[in-house]
Amino acid sequence: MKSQSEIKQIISAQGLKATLQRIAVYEALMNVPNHPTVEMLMEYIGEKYPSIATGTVYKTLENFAENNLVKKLRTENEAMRYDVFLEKHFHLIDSEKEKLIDYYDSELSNYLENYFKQKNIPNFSINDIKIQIIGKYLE
Amino acid sequence: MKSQSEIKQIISAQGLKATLQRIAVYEALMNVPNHPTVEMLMEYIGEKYPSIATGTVYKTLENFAENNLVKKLRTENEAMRYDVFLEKHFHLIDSEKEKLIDYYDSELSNYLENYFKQKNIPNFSINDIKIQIIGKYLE
DNA sequence: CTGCTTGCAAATGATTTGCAGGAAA
DNA sequence: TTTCCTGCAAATCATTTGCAAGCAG
Repeated sequence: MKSQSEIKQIISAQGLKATLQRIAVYEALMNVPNHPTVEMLMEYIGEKYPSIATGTVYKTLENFAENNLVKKLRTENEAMRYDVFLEKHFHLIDSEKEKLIDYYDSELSNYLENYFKQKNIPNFSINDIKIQIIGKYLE
Repeated sequence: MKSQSEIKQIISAQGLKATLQRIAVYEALMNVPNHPTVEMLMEYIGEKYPSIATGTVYKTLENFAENNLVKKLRTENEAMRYDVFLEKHFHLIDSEKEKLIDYYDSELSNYLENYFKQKNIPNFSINDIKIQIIGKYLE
């Protein structure tokens, strides 16, 4: 994980003020597993910093997303989730069990990268490819 | 497109009662372009059937989704969207311009199908693969 | 200092729910 | 007839907003 001062740097590097609240949100993002929702983050943050407001956490996360510190992701039925681990990966989703699991597959990542390097989609320039593999998580 | 009686059959085939409301929703799904939201569907439906309630449309769409008559999809910032065209395809998304464009690519579909036929993901059985290609729509 | 941030509480907007009455099969 | 479906209106829940006060740079 990252130290407090590393987090400060990460935030400052984006031209954002490294406030207590932002550091707390970043910490929570790293420590709450499984692509937390705002609710999950608030639970974690509330233990250490009970005075940080929910609205602030929403604003902070929007802010982080705009500055590429987190990725937002959402499934069909749930609230928005946030992912602070930016290494390329995909997601396995079981809606029934409400599971959302990271799926790292560099072979597939590389294939797709090459595929779209060659195959040009008219009138569209690609920033990112999100893959959600929908199915059943077997106990 | 499909006739009224074809729609009736499609709905009945899932064991659902072919009510006026459901037919109207299915019609709207076929005729409102670009993966409509409930709001867009209501606009279309309201012209012909002003008495159909919004709640009914929500329930109908949930119902259709459970019975594989539509797919639900949602992007980061928007309301739920519904897709009644079930042929395999992916989506190009430009969040800034709020564009969501169908992307048909059978080469990619086939590759992925074979890829996951061989590559077994432990503890997970795949039903569907959703790909969202995020980027900028030019022009 | 000064402008970016925060806390708070109210507002919004999409979606869900409960229930009494209605209509397909 | 009987079960499934609908309309309505209220409720819920995630998220956004406005604004006065606070704090990082």
